[in-house]
Amino acid sequence: MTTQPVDVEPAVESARRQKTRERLMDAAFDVFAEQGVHAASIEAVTERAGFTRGAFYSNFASKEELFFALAERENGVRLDRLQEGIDIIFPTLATPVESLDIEAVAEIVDRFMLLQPNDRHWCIVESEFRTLALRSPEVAARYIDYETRIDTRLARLLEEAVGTVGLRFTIDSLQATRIITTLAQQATYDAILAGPDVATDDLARANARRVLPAVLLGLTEPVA
Amino acid sequence: MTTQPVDVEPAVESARRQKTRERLMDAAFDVFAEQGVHAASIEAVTERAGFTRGAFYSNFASKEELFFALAERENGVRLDRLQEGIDIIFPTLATPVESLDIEAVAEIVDRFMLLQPNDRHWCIVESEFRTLALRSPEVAARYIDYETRIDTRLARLLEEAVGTVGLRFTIDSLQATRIITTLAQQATYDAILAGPDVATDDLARANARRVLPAVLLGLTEPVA
DNA sequence: TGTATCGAATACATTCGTGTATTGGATACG
DNA sequence: CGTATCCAATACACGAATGTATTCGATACA
Repeated sequence: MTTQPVDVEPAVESARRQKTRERLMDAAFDVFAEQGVHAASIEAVTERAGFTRGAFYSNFASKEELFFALAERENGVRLDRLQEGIDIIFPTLATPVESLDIEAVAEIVDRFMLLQPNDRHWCIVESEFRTLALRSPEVAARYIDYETRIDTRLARLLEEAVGTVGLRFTIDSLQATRIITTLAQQATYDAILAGPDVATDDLARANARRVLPAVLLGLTEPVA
Repeated sequence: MTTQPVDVEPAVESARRQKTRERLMDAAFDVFAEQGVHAASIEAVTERAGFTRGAFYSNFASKEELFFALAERENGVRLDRLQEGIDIIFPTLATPVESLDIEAVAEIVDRFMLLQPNDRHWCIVESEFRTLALRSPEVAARYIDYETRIDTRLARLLEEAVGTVGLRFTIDSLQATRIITTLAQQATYDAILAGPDVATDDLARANARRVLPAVLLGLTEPVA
């Protein structure tokens, strides 16, 4: 028996391959957002990316796999952004606020909304992601995983942020965070639903600023 | 010139026709929930209803029309249920609560969750409805319309409900209502996402009971 | 420069859904 | 009864998307 040359796949994918995958994900991001994951044909995605279907089939096993790769990537981007956020939010907040009024809280909210510019496309894709998750336990597992990673990190940030203005949560901070993110998301939805003519990001922030401070105040108390 | 027999369509559709439409909507409800509006073929819907595609094409112009007819119907059902809710919620609540603590508020929350048993199917279809609305201004218009009708009525109910336990909202009651419904919906999503093995409705209520009272209290104050 | 390999393009067969045009059977009505 | 009407069933033609099997070209490497 001779030593058999094992078909080991290269530890690191060729640069070319990786680039193609990225371009396909970029295209998929747009097309999925515009047409929906199911409605989007593989051809539409590859065409948008400047390829033919051949490129897709030699890089992904299925549309599902492409979708999850995309979700994974985008979630990573947002996790990273959150990490950077630490450096952005706190230096300025640290200047202690005088009165613990609603304005101080509104300021926090505003920072966080700026930190997560929930670009239209991601918001739509994520919304579909959740809908798909409601239908399929497998999808749900991934959805929950992503959401948990984000919210866990965000919870630490938020806890610290309210602390710097002299407040603390009256309920579990992860709970509180999930309430906040849910409402922030809703604010973004409302902005998108308002139509394509409005400045979505600005409106989303305005919506959030109108709703969230009251809630945040309701969920916190002055630290003794 | 003789009087021409005008081809006027019967003011009231034939009973047979109406029945077929209802059965198609019933089937569509299930199939849309299970597979998604786009993934669901017309054939799948008609087959589930015990028809062939001929029945569909002689009753609806498109899948979209069927979807909107379904949404209209289901929204009506839920509006009616809300109306009845008045008689269900208040008689018992009216017995004034002694202490304005979180328990009294939790009781209100529980009543409202029972009032809107957001059955799994409707919850999923509504979630997809919203996702579709994010993509299309036409769909958005309908979505907002439905949502507004529900929330407006609900706001009146809620305002009265918190009043009966000696509270009043510190922000606009419609605003507050939308916060509550958003979080209640989230509680239901979480329950569905938990998997098919759990009692969705019970878990949804438990989730809501854990989250909503704190928020509701945060948005109200004792009436002077 | 020649050759091997990798990855995208292409060609093809097949499946699936759609919509229309027509038929057939039931019900209402004279 | 017989006939007209209505509505769902059926048959058919078409287009769209899929996945595979193969080819072609570029890059890497001897």
